[in-house]
Amino acid sequence: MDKTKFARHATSPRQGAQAIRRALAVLRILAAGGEAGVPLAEVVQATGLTRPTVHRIVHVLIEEGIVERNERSGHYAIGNQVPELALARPRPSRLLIAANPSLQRASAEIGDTLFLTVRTGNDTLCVDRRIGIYPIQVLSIEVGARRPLGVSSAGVAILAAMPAQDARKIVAANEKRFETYKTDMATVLGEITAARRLGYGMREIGLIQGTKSISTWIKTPDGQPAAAMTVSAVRTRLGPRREQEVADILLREAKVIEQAIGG
Amino acid sequence: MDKTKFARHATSPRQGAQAIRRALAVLRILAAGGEAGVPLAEVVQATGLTRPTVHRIVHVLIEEGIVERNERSGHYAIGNQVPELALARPRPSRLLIAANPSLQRASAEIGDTLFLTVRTGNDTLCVDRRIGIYPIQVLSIEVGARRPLGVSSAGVAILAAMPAQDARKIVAANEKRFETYKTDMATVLGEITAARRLGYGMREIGLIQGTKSISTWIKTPDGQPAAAMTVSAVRTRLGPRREQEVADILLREAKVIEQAIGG
DNA sequence: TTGGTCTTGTCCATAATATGGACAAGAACG
DNA sequence: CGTTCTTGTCCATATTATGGACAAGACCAA
Repeated sequence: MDKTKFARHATSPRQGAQAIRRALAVLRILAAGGEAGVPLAEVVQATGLTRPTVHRIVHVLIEEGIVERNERSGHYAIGNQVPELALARPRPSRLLIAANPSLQRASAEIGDTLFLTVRTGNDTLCVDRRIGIYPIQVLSIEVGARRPLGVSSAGVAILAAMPAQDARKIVAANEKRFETYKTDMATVLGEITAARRLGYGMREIGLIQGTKSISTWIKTPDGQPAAAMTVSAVRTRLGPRREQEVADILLREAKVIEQAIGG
Repeated sequence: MDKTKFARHATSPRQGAQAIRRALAVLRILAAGGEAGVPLAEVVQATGLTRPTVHRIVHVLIEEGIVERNERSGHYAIGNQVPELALARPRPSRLLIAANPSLQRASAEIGDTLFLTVRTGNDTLCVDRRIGIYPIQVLSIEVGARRPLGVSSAGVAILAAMPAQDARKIVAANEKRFETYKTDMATVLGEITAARRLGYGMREIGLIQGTKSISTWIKTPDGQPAAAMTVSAVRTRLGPRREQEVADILLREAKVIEQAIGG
């Protein structure tokens, strides 16, 4: 069904573990649901698996403590044991350390909310957030927020920074999930093209009504985009003139971060 | 093979997901290996699975980014994507918040290193650590350290606080893993009995030569032990007299924490 | 060199497992 | 009290994961 997935070093896509891969696909969808969780039907729709299969997977994961069920809503969410497993890893990533001074500087200069977002698989994941000094702040996105690549301005920026073909593959893989976020492939592809032309990602309508976002991409030494830096503000605060100013600051700091992780 | 596992509300242990359960068993063993990771052979021995099976599981998980391989040692460890999934959960647990003042107080009073350890499945997991003011501190155990229940004094304390039958089941389930930690079922069961008699867990020989540990258990409102509070110090600093003093402080604070999570 | 003893990695016939179509049951709505 | 949502369950079946046997590489000693 999906002939995508070509691992880096020509590693043949190993078989004999369909169930495990499916369980992980389910987990990633649940992760995108955050604390609130995701109804079963949405997991079914997003993964393309059948309902009995998703049901079985989810309930086994519950028994194992990997997934929890919100008794009020019936939605499923990432469980207790996932952070417990995560403790086996050392705390802050290279990127987070490298980006820290830039976020500090840009936040002070701009005054609006700043986000650092990484790519993980076909998703974006918000890994850091700085609240600015301006009294109206867009706080819609929490650290840990996860969305399909393409639905946020950060996602569009990251896609714009990769080879067109790769970007198209990811967008296609996410197609089933776009519905939930009220967008579609054509719109996303259009935004990616626009971002390439501009040199940064931009959204007149953010995920929240009346907000606007600007994102620059951050590439690893090998040219792959690994992250994006985003400013979100109420739209009136980001007119054409200020948009350019903000974008310039973001572009400057993105370069600094690229140096820090490259050298 | 294992007829254990009876879920709380008489939920029948669901079937149709052997592979997923096995993958999780593997993951938990890898988590116990921490940053350094675990050689394949040890995963095989600890899980009781066959080598081809473990090999296949581990490599699929690598392709999925859930597991990483240390190229120097060839050992396998928990990968990048696990903390990423964990971000979908809100940060600090109830227990961590409730225990904070007690850890603060006990640490100031005692002066040696304090650990807060929870039970997760058949493992103990260190979730907090306070370094005391005394110049010689036992820092062997990091936050995130994971061990089979029974090999640390915290584990013994937690087992001592549960119904004897449950404790025996867990110890039996961990039997295969004790070898790695140079202990065995008989020893562990003996220590549990001793801890029950004393009212707290104690180890003349900690996981590091020349250290001694004292642990009290913390029970949830329903009587299940959920955590342990441990003091570790060089043995000479914990003679019989001071042992009693330290144990009394720990027992007192354990009660306080039980109140905080109970009320 | 050869032989021994460790590892990890791979193959593939086969048994066992996960699959999903069809059905059930409950909730919300008008 | 039908309609349309949702989630949950059953079980015959074919797809999938399994593991015995074998391979290959690393290291050590004689």
